[in-house]
Order: sequence, then structure tokens, then C-alpha cells
Amino acid sequence: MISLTAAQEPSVYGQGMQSRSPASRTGRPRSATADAAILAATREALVDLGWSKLTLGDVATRAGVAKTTLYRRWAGKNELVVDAVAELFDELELPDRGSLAADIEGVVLQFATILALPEAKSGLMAVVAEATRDDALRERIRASVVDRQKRLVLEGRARAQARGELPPEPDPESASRTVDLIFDMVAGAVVHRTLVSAEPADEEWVRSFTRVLLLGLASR
Amino acid sequence: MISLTAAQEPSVYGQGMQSRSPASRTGRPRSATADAAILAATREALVDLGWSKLTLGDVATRAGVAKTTLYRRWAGKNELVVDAVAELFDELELPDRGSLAADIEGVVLQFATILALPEAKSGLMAVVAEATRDDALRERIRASVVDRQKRLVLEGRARAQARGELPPEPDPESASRTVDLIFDMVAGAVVHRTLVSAEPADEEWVRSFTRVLLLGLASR
DNA sequence: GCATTACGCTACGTCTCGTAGCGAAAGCTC
DNA sequence: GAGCTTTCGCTACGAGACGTAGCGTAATGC
Repeated sequence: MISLTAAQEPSVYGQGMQSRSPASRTGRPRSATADAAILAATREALVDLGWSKLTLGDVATRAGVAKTTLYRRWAGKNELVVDAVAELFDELELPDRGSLAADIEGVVLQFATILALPEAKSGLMAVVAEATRDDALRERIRASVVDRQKRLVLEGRARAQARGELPPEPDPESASRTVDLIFDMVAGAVVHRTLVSAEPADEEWVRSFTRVLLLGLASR
Repeated sequence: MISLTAAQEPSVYGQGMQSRSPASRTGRPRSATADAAILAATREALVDLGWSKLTLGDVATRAGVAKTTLYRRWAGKNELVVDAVAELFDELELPDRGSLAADIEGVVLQFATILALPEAKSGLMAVVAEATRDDALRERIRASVVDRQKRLVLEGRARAQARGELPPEPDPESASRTVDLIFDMVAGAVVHRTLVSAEPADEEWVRSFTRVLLLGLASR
């Protein structure tokens, strides 16, 4: 994550996937410390100010860097916030609790915990809203946030099929659609519960949700 | 917040539920035409510019009113967009198609159709994001958008229980929680599918989703 | 008529934006 | 070390949006 070296040439905006090019360019390298400080400052500003009142100038001051440094690394507010929020999802993992139900409950609870953070709440939804009009931004979100979640669904699904808890799907086409459906149901429900209903997705709720989801998937 | 007229009398910001006070105040009444023009212009601007680049000055120009008129009626961008988007959900209704599955599919499809509109996509999520830091705004969204959807869930549920398609729940407490759960699952899944996955919530998807949901709810 | 309120218009200070230019700092290669 | 390259902090700038104030005028009720 995070660049500091860059994509190809001098290093266009953002990080995306830095190739860690062996031909380390000449010149003064970008400060990795500054990157960390900027992203941390962005999350801090999200908590204090929220999305709409967050300004890049303020973030620069909090991070102790010049405003121009921000503009050299990120194209704008959207990209910066995506990267700042994406780091929150780094620790997301799939625990092996022995049963599909327990595994799902664990993951959903992790997701809910992250989403309960004010910096995730105000930041993530705002960039998703912006992404409706910006394909590059949506792709950035997909790569750094969504895919990481989706991988957990795939792993959990494979594990459950190995256990015999879910029927194996022969048709890869329909299997892919099923994964997409599950993913939208899980992530969507947690997001809606947390942001729109503004109620905590606590253990009790997660248990109820998991039960409905699994019963619906199993009985086919 | 702000106040140029009084607190109660004249009818504070927004329309929310204007009491249509019988004691119609003296003085020149507010133009209802202007209200409609402003909200329509707001939706138009959402389509053309998106949330972040939408300015109140531009909306005023599109609507053919003075900028000051906007500020006299709405506290800011958030409130204005909520009202503009809320009108899109006016036509939401629960069709009686004979079975619970068909009813749900109908409602979900209606919801998905509205959410596919660019003015709904970019506007709704943005205000939801802002509402994480503004209780009054969240309440405004709840009253003008969410509750209208939730009522459909309640109606559909009652109808299904009358048909015997769902077990009646004796405990009102747990019944309420179940409705909340269903609501978060339905609305959340559609929103996530449309905005994050950026795939259309078409008939095929809605059928798959409804089947999983109903199987999960019925087998208890 | 008179009081009251809404409207359109203009003008204003303030803030943020995003960029440009500069000298200094920090790496690498030779 | 010398020399090259890139980044950094800093300052300054025009452009644009914000939200408000003030004015004269229009539309209602008494």
C-alpha cells in the first residue's frame, strides 16, 4: 500500500499498484513518513470535520506537511479519502471458527466494527456517492476496499463447501452470481443498519442476520 | 441554526410537515411554484454536476429564482438535496400480486428503479454520509425517505401473515426487530448492488434475492 | 389605505481551491 | 567529495463559492 516510489515514470497520481520498480529512480525519494502522517491526518480530520468540511489545507497542517505535497501525491479529496479509509480494512481476516455460521458471524462483526468508526462512516459513504459519477474512483474503491471483503466471502464459501455445509455449484457462471449476491446482501445489510438505521450491528443482530442468510442459502 | 424569521411561527426552514396552520399568516405567501422549480432544478443539477460540484447559486439560476430565496427556505445544501430526492420516492407503493414473493419482488424492483436514477444515486448516498454527523439531517431523511419504505415492509408482512405465508409473531418486541432486520436486508442489498457493485438490480437479480430472503425467513 | 411577508437584485468579505515559482534538502552515481 | 535529479516547504496568486446584508418592489390580509 501507499506509494512513495511509483507506478512507472516519475509517479503519476495515487498509488494504485506500485510496481516497486527495481530501477529505483534517481533523486530524492518521497517520504514514507509523510504518507503515513497524511493518511492519519485525513482520518483525524474526517472524525473532527466530516467529509464536506474537510479541506486539503487543513489535512496538510495536521500532517505537518505543505499543501503542495498533498497535491503532488493525490489528485484530489476523493482519492485521498479512499486511501485513508482503505487502511482501516487492512486487518480484515477470515477466522476459522469451525462452522460456516460462526465464520460468517465473525467476519460480519469485524466489518461492523470497522464501519462503526466515525472516520469510516463519514468517509466511505461519501466517496461511494462520488464514485457514481467517476469510474476511476469506483475502480479505486473496488481494488482497495471491496475486493478485500469479497475475497473473504470466496474463502468462506470454499471452506463451507469442503465441510459439506453448502451444496457445491457445478456451474461456475451461477456460482459467481451467487457470490455476488451474498456479498451484496452481507455488506449492504451491515452498511444500511449502521448508517441509515443508525443502530449498532452488535452480536445479537449479527446472529439474527446470519441465521436468515444461511437458512436462505442452504435450503435450495 | 440561522434565523431571520422567528422560531415557530412563520414556518422555519424546509417544508417537512408544514402545519398548514389555519391561521394563515399575514403577508405575501411563499410561491409554491418556486418550491417545485427549485427542487426540480436541484435534481437536474445533481444529474449534471453530482453532489460535490453542485452549488446553490447554480441551482438558483436553473430554477429562475434569486439565490437569497434558496437560503430563506433551506438551511443548506444537505436539507435541499434531501427534499429534492425525497420526491422521487413519492410513487412507491405496495402492489398486491397475490403472493408474498411476488409482492416483495414488485417493491424491490420499484426501489431499484428509483435508485438507478442518477439524481438519486449521487444525491441520496451523499446526504446519508453527511447524516452520520448531523442528527437533524438523519431525522429528516428518516421521515421523508426511510419511513415511507418501511411502511411497505410492514404492510407486506401483515398481508403475508394473513395469507399464512409467514408465521405470526406473538412477541411484539421480536416482531419489531424482525421488521428492522428485513428492512436493512432489503434496502441494504439493493443499495449495495446498485452503488457499490455498480450492477443493475434487474428482474433476475431481484428474483434470486427474494428467494434467499424468503427461504431464510420462512424456515424458522 | 396599512402592515407584513416574500421576492429579485446587487454587493461584499471570507474561505477554499488548485497552481506556479522559488530556494533548500535528500537521495543516487561517479 | 562533485554533480544530477527529484522532493520538500514556503509564499503568493486568481478564480470561484459561500452566506449575509441591504434595498426597492410585489403580493397578500386587515
